[in-house]
Amino acid sequence: MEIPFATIERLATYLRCLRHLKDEKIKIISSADLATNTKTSPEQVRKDLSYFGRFGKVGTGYYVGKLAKKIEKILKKRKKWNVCIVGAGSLGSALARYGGFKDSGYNVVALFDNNPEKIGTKIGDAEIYDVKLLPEIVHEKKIDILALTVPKHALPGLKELLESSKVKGILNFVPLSLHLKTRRKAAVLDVDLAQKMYILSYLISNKEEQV
Amino acid sequence: MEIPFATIERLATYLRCLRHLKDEKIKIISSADLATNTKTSPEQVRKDLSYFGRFGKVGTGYYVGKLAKKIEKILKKRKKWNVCIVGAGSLGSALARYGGFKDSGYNVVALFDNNPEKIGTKIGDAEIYDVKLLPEIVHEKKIDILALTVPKHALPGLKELLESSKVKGILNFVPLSLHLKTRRKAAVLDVDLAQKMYILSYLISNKEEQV
DNA sequence: TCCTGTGAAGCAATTCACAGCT
DNA sequence: AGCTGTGAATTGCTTCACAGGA
Repeated sequence: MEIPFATIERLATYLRCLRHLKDEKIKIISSADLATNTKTSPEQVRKDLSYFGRFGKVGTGYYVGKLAKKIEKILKKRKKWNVCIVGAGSLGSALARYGGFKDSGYNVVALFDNNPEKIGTKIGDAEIYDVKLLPEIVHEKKIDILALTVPKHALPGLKELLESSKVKGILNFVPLSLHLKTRRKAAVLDVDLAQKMYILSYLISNKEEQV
Repeated sequence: MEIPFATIERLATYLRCLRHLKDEKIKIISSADLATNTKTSPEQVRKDLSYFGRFGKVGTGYYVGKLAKKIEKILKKRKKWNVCIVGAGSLGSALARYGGFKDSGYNVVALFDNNPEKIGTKIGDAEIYDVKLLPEIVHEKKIDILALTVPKHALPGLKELLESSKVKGILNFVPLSLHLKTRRKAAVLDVDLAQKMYILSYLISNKEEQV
């Protein structure tokens, strides 16, 4: 069966919510309550989950801890993933320090930059390496995911290094679409912060609902 | 006519691409080329634009500069928007320094924090204020959009201040859904960085296409 | 011929509505 | 009675296919 991409996005949101409920010591939740907390509908919650199994208890709801574990398993087969950040500017450093990654099992194990003053220093536990070493350190440290936070103008000079680095996924913060011609294509997710601003101002001007 | 939300998201992406083409001195682009650069289809590009008018020249394509201006007008009625950032931690500071906002006409005019050591200092041109002053400075500086970058645990204590601040839009980086009960509801866009990681690892594990 | 703009068709996602379990 | 799980109905988005202008 073909699973809608929107379902995957929502699963991640459900998981975030379940984590929070767990912290609050809430043990059971209904699809209705999970829906209000994640800005969707109860049917949507049930349908999304039904693609992967039957996790609920009829007449009761879902056990928070159990469901969280199930969704976690669906989204990330392995427990731990290694992440690196290319571009140790302010955004890259902020991501390296961002606690939300580690909490979710994504460990930032290295940063890369071309500035000699930064190379060799550390952010948290992660060292900043010369970006020229990218392919070998990706290999050495078994890095799965790469977050790209270099300035726009630095991207063309980086393409080759990126293409020869065997990461499996790229989280691209550079406001340009990234087209790599690697054989085993990496999954690329673009995150454009200015785009969000445009969307917000459109929503504001058209007095729309929350999204 | 009801315009799909996905269309709005894509328009912002087209705009980003057009800006880039303009920098490269490219004057004309076809829907096919715009599509490859933004990971969509030519029909989709044309359909998206057709919701708002007829901007192309049959047999030729679109004038890059002209189209960029049109899309800009669609997404943001006004030229300049004032933005503030609540939470001057590493992510908040990185956003304040992020050039992409200013380039797009979104000016960060203030930050807010509760740390007395930060209050009074500046990041770029923007001063860091005591978060207690949020409602009045929002009013005073005519702030439209608020980016929320406080740590998770600080959110509950902030709800009241947020509710009494008359911003029109909120870009929420806190990994919790934000529910405000203000009369004139602000538009809220959630940005969850860890969610992106989950999505990436799902895509990787299922060897899917770029998204 | 080349490329846009757009109704119509096709497809995918969401919502409805209810059967069935506890 | 309450709530899940799910086929069926519906809505809405995308793709098709082509008319028409340069």
